Amino acid sequence: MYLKDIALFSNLNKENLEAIDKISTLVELKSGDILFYEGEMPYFLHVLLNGVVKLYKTDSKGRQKYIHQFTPISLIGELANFENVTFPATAEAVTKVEVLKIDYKRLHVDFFTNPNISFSIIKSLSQKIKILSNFIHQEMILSTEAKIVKLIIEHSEIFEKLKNTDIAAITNTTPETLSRILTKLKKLNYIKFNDKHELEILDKDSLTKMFT
Amino acid sequence: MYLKDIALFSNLNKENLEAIDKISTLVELKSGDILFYEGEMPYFLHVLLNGVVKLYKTDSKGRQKYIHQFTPISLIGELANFENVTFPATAEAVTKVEVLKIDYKRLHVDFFTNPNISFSIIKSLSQKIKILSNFIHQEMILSTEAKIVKLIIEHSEIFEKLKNTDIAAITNTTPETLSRILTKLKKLNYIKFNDKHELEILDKDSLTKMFT
DNA sequence: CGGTCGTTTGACTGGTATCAAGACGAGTGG
DNA sequence: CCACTCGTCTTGATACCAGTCAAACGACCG
Repeated sequence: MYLKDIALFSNLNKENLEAIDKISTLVELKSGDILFYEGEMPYFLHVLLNGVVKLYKTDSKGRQKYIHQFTPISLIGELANFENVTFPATAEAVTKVEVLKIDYKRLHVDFFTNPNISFSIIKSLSQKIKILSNFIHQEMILSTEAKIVKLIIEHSEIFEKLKNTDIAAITNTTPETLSRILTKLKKLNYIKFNDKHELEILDKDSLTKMFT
Repeated sequence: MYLKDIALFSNLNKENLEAIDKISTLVELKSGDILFYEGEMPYFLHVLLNGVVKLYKTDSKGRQKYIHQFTPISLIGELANFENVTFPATAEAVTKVEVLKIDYKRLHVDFFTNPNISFSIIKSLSQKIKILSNFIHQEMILSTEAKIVKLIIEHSEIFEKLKNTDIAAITNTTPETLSRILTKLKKLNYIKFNDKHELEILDKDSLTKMFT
C-alpha cells in the first residue's frame, strides 16, 4: 500500500507525499494490542489501514464501556492531536491491524491548508461527532431494554452472528440482563427464535414504540 | 455587527460576504425560546452572535439532560447540516440571544474550500468532540459523587454563584442527591461553607483522589 | 458420555431518583 | 422587633433499574 492510494492523501503532490512518508511509520499490531490508552498524550496521527480497532473507556469499576469499532481507512484519535489533549479513550486492535503513525509535530502546516485534506478532516470529525452523539443517545437516553430493542430492529442479523455474551459486551450490558430482556420479548410475542436460531421479528410496531 | 467582524468570516472577500449576507437572516430570541429541537431537520447553519444557548437532550422520562452552554461566537448544530441528519439535541436560549441563520443549501461550495473557513470549521468540530467526550466522561464514567467532587475542585466558584437546584440541573442530578453529597463531604471535613457561604476546600488531595 | 462454554433463572445489592415532610433563612409587613 | 411566608435546603423512606453472584440448565464437541 502506497501513501497515494490512501484517499486522505490522494490529492497531495509528490513532494507532499514524500514529506509525509519521511515522518511516518507503518506498524503492525496483533489482536489485543493497544494502539493508545486513554489519558496518554498523542505524538502520532493514527491512520487505520487494515484490520479492526475498537474504542472504549474504562469506568471506575474497571468495566469497559464500548464506544465504537473502526474499519479502514479511518483517522483514529485525531482530536487529541488537534486539541493537544490526552486521548479520551483507549484504542485496541481486535484483529491483526496495520496502522500508519505520522509524527504529528513534524506535519507541516501545508498539510492542513490543502483543501482536500481539510475536507477529509472535516468529514472524519463529523463522523466522530455522529458516533459520539449516537453513543450518548444509546447509553444515556435509552434504557437498556430500549437499546436492545433498537438493536433488534436495526441489526437483527447480529443475533445470528454473535453470541449473547458478545452482544452484551458491545451494548454495554451483561449477558444476564440481555437474556432477561430477550425472554421478556419472547413472552410478549414480539420476537421469536426459529429452528435455525435466527431472530424473527413478530411485532415490529410494538417494538418500534419501545424506543421512540 | 457586520459579517466581516465575525471571526469565522473575517478572511472572506467582499463578494463572498455579500453572497452570505443575501442568504442569511439575523434572528432574536428571548430566554426560553427554542432555536431548534432534537429530531428536526436542519435548514440553516446557526451562528450564535450574542447571548447564551443551552444544549440538552430529553430522556424517556421527560427529564432534560444538560450537555453544554454555548457563548458567542459559536456555530451550533453544524454537524446536522454537514451530515444531513436531524439535530441530535435541543438548543434553547437562556438569555436574550442573537443568532445568524444561514440558508445551508444555498451556501456555495467555495465557502468550504476557503482555507480559513475550513480551519474554523475544523476548530469548531474539534471543540464539539471535546464537549461530547467530556460529557460522556462525566455522565457515564464518573459516579454522581465523583462528578460533584470534580466540579468542586475545578469550579468551586459556581457554588457561590448558583443555587443548589441550578447546580443539580447542570450536573444532571437532583437537589436531594447534591445535598447528600455535600453533607457527606462536610462530615468528612473535606470542604466547608464559611460565614460568607463560600465553599472552602479543606482537603484537596482526598477530594482529587475521589475522581481520578 | 463427560466436559466446557454459553444461557437462563433466582436472590440480592447498590446507586440514584422520587416522594414527602420538616427545617432553615432572608425578606416583608405589622 | 417579631412573626409570617416563600423559596430553598435537608432528611428520611421508598422505589427502580441494572449489575452481581451463584447455581442450574442446555448444547455441542471430542
